[in-house]
Amino acid sequence: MVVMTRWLDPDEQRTWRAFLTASRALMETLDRELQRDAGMPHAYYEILVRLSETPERQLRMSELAEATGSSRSRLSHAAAQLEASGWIRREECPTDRRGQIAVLTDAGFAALAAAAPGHVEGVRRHLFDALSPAQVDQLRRISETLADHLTGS
Amino acid sequence: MVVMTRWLDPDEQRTWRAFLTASRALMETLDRELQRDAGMPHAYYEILVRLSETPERQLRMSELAEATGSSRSRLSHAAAQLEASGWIRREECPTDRRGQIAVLTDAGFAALAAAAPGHVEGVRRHLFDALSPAQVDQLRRISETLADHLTGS
DNA sequence: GCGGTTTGGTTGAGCGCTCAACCAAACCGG
DNA sequence: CCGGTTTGGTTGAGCGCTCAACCAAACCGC
Repeated sequence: MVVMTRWLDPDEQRTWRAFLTASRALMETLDRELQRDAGMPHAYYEILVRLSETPERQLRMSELAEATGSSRSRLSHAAAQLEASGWIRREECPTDRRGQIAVLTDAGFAALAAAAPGHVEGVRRHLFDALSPAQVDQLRRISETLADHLTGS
Repeated sequence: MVVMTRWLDPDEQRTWRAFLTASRALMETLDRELQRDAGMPHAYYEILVRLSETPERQLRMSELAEATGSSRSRLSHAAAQLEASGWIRREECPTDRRGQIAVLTDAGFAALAAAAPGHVEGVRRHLFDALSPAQVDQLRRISETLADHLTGS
């Protein structure tokens, strides 16, 4: 027998729509701020952040894709742009001749340093300032659960 | 004096990254499913949903933009596509000669009816099934708070 | 080691979105 | 009324992303 659709009840509808509205508005706001103030989309900012957090400020393309939750293709296109901007450079990997290593340049680090305070302030204003400490904790648990559920299936 | 950046503490960082990962993964998954199974992006699906919920299955372009949390430009482009697909049509507004009214066609309603069960199932599987009832409630409050905070400033 | 598979990464076409510019109709103060 | 502003909507250029196809190097079983 064909399984009936488990439709959303009114409460679930409300939850789902509120989540859609909020997350979209949040991401669009932050993306716009970053684009305006630092000339880069949020996805590129994240790439620079991840690179800056490693000891050598470099990462294999595939690890970088994993870390930023991006497809290899997306990262490849992004890396081409970031390289054209002079913010990263790509080097050959000595241990795997297929591999490429993305390296954060000094200019890239400087761009990140310039962008970070404004962006962090935005995250604080638009997200953390609006929520109680308890809600922040709830949001962390919910997000971690969802992330596990989505990436682990 | 220049105000120092209020950096994120480790807990906040963890929350922010988990939220980023989860919301991105969720939206990408649902978008991909909808594209694969119904041949439309999630944004278009939402437009059809909003139209289908009005008594006459029609809405002014500006109201539709508002309802879907979209810019007028985005909606205009989307409407052009949806009209080309035969899922909506645009009519002149009798009371405001600047206005356009987006009308859901029968074909559009049928496309929506075909897409809805699979999509709702996806929302349930990827979101609600992963969370406890209490978490769903928390997520609703958090999202509503954030949405208010973002659109009310 | 040799052939098939898997992994790492790139490429290009196509598409949806943003941003800014634009136009026409409606509104509004003097 | 009449000129300036606001509102409703469209347009086109540019860009980031997806998807599928692709290539080369590495891995693996026999």
